[in-house]
Amino acid sequence: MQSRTPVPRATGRPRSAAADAAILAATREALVELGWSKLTLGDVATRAGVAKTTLYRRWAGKNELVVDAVAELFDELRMPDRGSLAADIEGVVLQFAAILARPEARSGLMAVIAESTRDDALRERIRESIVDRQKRLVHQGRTRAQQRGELPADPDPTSRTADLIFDIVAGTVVHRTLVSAEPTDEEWARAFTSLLLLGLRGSAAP
Amino acid sequence: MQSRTPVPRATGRPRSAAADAAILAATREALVELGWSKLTLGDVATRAGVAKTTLYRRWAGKNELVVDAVAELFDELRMPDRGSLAADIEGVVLQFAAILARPEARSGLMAVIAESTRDDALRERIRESIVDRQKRLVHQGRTRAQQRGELPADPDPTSRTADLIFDIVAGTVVHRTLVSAEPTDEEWARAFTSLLLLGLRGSAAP
DNA sequence: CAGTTACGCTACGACTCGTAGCGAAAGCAG
DNA sequence: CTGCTTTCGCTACGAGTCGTAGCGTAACTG
Repeated sequence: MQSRTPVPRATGRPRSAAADAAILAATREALVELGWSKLTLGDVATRAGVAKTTLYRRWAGKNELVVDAVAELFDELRMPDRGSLAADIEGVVLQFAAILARPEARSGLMAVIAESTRDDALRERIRESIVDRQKRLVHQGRTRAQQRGELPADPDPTSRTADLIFDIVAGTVVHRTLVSAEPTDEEWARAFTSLLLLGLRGSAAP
Repeated sequence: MQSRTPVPRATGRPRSAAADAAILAATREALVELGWSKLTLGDVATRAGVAKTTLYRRWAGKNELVVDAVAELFDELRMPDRGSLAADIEGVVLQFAAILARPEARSGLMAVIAESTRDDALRERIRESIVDRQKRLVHQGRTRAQQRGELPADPDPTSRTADLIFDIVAGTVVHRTLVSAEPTDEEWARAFTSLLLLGLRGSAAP
């Protein structure tokens, strides 16, 4: 992230780090109250107690700003060792669902993804700031499960399976939460995890 | 769909059906060229050869218009009998991916989903126009597979499993295509279908 | 024919956009 | 402390979009 600062000069007045935090927080606040389409940069600037021009000096536009504001939300994802692969996956699923339950994540994330379909640079930015950063969880869970003997050693060195798992978990939770709009509770997480695990264990011996 | 026509009166000049088609086509065209955020209703009206006021008389706003424009794209989804459950699923996955490869579907669909997070009426409209209409494919595939003996009879009368399958298939394909932005080709469809089927078959006998 | 509704067109105030110019503030090197 | 540099808040601006209103005309019905 923060590829928005072109070159941190050694001289001159430094950029206020507090302003950065205030702007991103104000962006999330505005996303909650107004949603994506009615969010204006002028409004965000006012909420943050910052001049509109300051905002434009740091971000190219609405898209880039919201990506940074939303990316921070996903950094709280953790995968504590719960003893079994099933429990680990369930834990992450529920955490992910909890983040998606927050309105600033819901409208912000989907909106920037929509915009990224016409903007390759934006998509790359989303990938760096959000997607790839969380893919670590998949590797972490698999490594742990292999050490426990729950999963065979990875037969695929290109990690295509890891990408598939990530798409399934993230995609399914997002769809359940945002499109189907039904509760992503523990019962659902168990059913989903169970189905996924059966698929994973079986895929080792075709 | 077309809940936009409040009451079709018997008298007076009828609404031009050709205008409807022209407007929806123009909306998709504008989505391709401009994307969601830069799409203006004035531009759509010009492309369709229609006055801007006519457009506002039929749709409440950008959201509703794009939902209708995008919903038509998904009506072409079919599930011909390919002989096995695996082949049926693969076929639908590839068809779905083909639709999502079209830029008007990509940017339009995600954008209205993003807006729907702050607009319950819009979410309900998306559900009616797009989601529930395509859920038929899941039931169709399961019924066929049960007749072939590939799957046990549905132990769950509330069709929670069907909902889960739908979320997994639609969510995963969307995530793969729009977020991961990697090819949703036959090889990937095979791997995904294989994993899903192993989970489905196993979930009958835990 | 009269009655009713949809249509195209024009015009409007309100709002947002992104940028430019200004003087003041906050650092750093000498 | 004194210049030097960069950021900051503020104001103002033309351009573009929004959604609506008003008007005369077109299309269809009984």
